[in-house]
Amino acid sequence: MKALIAMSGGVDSSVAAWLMQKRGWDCIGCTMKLYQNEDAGVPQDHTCCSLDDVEDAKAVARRLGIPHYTFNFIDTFRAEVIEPFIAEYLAGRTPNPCIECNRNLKFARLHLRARELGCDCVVTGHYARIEREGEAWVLKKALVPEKDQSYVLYMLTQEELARTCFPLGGLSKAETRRIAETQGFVNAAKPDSQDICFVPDGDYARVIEAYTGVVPQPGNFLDTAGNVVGTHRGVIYYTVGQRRGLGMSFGEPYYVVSIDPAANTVTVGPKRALFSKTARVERFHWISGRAPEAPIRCRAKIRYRHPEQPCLLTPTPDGGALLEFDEPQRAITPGQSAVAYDGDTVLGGGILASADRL
RNA sequence: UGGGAUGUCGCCAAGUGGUAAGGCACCAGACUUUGACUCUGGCAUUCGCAGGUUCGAGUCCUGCCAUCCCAG
Repeated sequence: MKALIAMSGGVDSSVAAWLMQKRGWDCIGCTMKLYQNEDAGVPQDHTCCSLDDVEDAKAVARRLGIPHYTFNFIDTFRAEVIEPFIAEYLAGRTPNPCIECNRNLKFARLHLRARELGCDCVVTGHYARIEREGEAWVLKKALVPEKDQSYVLYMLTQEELARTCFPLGGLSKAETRRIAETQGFVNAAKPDSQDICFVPDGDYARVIEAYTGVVPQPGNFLDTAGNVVGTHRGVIYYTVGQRRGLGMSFGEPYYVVSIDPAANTVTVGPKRALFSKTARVERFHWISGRAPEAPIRCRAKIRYRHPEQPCLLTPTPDGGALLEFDEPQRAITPGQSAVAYDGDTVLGGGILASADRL
């Protein structure tokens, strides 16, 4: 059996490769070149595809004695991740580019390559598990909850799940690092990646400006009553729930409550103005492959790093879903992903479209 | 021009003779495979200005300046 290992150059995917090899798989390593890191003028280590990272991946592959290929996905990444990312921000929403990258590149695209190379499965260093239940494949949380990454995998299809392996699903980060050390991998002590990979310094707004050539237009800050209370720097600089950077003082912390790109306004308010109980979700992908007939009681999270909350999930005819939480949730943000769980099992997820304020 | 009130960090604001609270904002760090949130730390040798009283003044006195309100 042959496996295509997606190697970012980090510890996780390196150890994933080693584990697959240990299990007797014939492995091929690959690293996706997604963008010209140096173009941004901020060459940095520790992002998912700087030149150094490709070198790290190659070094590990060499050590394992497996071939390593670099796939040029720059054009695809631009069209399917960066451009939608920018469009979302311009539309006043807050995208999660990792989701689209997983959906379009890391899995869809890589599975095509895997097939071309005669591989039976695609392997990544995600902390999540795939299991067979009857005729269906199910996606489950990692065994160690602290590192669970099932949230960013909710878009996987049955076909993809059937041909994907997550060897780290049962490990803790500490165990992964220990293996990397024992194996003498160059990246054993490399910091976890963070920030958006194509925005290494965290200044995503500048990247948007650079890509579009359009300078953000300042506009009005509004309070929840509609009064003008200040001037914002441009809609792309803000996200719902954001506190820092407003530059205004109201005696209590104020947050971005909503963004209206058409009017070029940003509404701010106190914490209590951020809560909502229901939200609409678009493009809801069900792991099982099809939406249930009736509403389901389950738990859902509305952002990557957030404890899941009990709710009622109702599929809608347009391919979306309605989320009704038992308790009001803070800052449900359009553009972010909502993911539903039944215990350890991922039911599916989609993109948050709007929330009803209390 | 009379009468009243107020002037403490970017904003709000404690303090009424004993040696500058707090909140917001801001900055730094932590956390984090998205954006956020959150957490921790930092942030007025100085209280509109100038004198005076006092062992000691943001706190009392005098003058000046500024702002606000009421009169006209």
